[in-house]
Amino acid sequence: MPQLNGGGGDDLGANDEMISFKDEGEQEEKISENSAAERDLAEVKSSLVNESETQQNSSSDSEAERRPPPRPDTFRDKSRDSLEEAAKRQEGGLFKNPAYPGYPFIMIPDLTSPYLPNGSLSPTARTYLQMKWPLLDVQAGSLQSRQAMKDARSPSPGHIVSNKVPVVQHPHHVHPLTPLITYSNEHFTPGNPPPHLQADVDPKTGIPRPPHPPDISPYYPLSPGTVGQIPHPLGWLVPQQGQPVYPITTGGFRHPYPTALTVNASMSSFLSSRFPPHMVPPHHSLHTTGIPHPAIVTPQVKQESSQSDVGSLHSSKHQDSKKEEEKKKPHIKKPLNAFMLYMKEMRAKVVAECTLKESAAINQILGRRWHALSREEQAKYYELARKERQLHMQLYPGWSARDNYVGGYGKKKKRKRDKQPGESNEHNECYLNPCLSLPPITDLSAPKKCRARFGLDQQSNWCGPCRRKKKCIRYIQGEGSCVSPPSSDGSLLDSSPSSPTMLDSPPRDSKPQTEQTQPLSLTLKPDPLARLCMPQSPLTESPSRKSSNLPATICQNGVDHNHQSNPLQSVPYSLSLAQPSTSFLSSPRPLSGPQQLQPLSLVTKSLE
DNA sequence: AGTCCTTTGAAGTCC
DNA sequence: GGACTTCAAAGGACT
Repeated sequence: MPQLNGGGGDDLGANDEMISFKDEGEQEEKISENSAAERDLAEVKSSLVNESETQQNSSSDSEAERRPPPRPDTFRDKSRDSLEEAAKRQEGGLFKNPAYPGYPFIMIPDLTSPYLPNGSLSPTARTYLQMKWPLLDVQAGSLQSRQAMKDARSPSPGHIVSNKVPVVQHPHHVHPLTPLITYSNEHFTPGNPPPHLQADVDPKTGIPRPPHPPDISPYYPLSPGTVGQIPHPLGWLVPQQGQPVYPITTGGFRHPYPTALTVNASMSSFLSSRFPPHMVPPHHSLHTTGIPHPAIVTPQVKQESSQSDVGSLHSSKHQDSKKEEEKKKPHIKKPLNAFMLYMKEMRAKVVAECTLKESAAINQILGRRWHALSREEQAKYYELARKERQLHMQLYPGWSARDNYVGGYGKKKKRKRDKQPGESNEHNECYLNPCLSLPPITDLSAPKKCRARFGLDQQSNWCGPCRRKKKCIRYIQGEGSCVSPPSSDGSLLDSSPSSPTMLDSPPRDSKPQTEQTQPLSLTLKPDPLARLCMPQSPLTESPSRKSSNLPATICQNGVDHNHQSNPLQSVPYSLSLAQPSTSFLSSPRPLSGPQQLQPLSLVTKSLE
């Protein structure tokens, strides 16, 4: 797969990502300090690239059986540790991978990968094999032949090599905006049984799910319009929350895969699973079985998949038919970036740990956790994202992100982020109200706080991220996260980069997260997001959405800008707010007074 | 029903 | 090349 082999062109943002790593958190001044760490990360990423290249280039059994060079123990162990919790959750799951559990990405089940041999998978390789999807025995002629080839080529795990494929997602499970593939394994968590297990009723629609007709093929033999109607035979296994799955099958290929792609049989299956033929450029010779891809959402699938074919066939009006065609025009979604991949994986965990459901709040937590991730772990997601983009590019050479610009560039269709720092009242709120010393989290989305604060002529005062058009790390200082056990992904779930050290030099050093930060401030500062973890979060009790912005009612310094009426103070969970210095968190470190007060200073400074 | 919120990153356009 | 915009996921909240 020459075009995938980066050789030189395989960077696809890798450099930028590295830069982003470096720059976020004002790393410019600390480049020398962190040079070693940078090298570490570079090595990690390099190894990741090498892995992918090796996977792409390896097609022989010998290579397939070749063990990858041992990865740094820190990386491996950390990865294992980081997902230990997920592993526990996955106990009893369909695919147990004790070494690297809980990693749900399905991107690159490279059957020719040297990592596939049992027991020798690197964390990264395992990453791509953690497809804890329900499997389904599939009998397919072409599939068998291809399967035989794959079997001969690689001693891949059974769930990959065998002719078992994840079942088709029942349409009722498909959230309109949900891709047809899930990166999250949370929904398969045994301990989190889907509601329809007990009652075969769609939790959202309340519509009873029809039992699976035994004579219907579980994967996509039908027309695209009917694909979504296929009731999968393992409906009880279908992930909830609209996390659909769809078959990974190699049987659907009408033609042999292009040379570049046949190198990687698993990628073939992956591509076939992700990209339906009507979406795939002809030269890719993908089959036409209509296997949906998470990146593809047809209007019919989004809404009602039942009327696609019949409706168009019986449409007598050309205009209508044209419109329908336009509607049918599948929507190729953007490939997920690293953070999105991370969110997909971790969202469910955060939801479970924080008893939160509001995505905005969860995303805030995830954003913090993302920053708290170690370089290695972030690199892992960057690599996944890079591969995602590669696949996307290969499958849709002509696709452009512009295609998804609904209103066209400059024409805002949905978002209205154009509030300039000066024209919105966010700063006024922040500065005038002592309890808002920590700006509303909405402000976090407002870029360039330093810009607003210092102006263009004082860029030297800007924080690094602001200089790079990133989030203002000064502005978000003091932001907290939910109170919860340390994250299994290596980041503290409630770890907060609010620590000065953390913010100014986010987890860019190679130390494990637990060593990096454990900032005392985390346990001391009132974490605005801590509210999110409250079982009865007042998040939504605000009359308006604006006021529901998490930190709006939380004072940065926690000492006491809390609203007197802040319900958190009376809520047992309000550890970080009501009893900032003692009861909270199981931080092994003793909390000392001075340390307690430290973190707040920066905020004051930023507000200054 | 449609949009917003909220996060980060990628990619596009505009100047 | 900087500045800016949109979209990707998610689901509750809001209009």
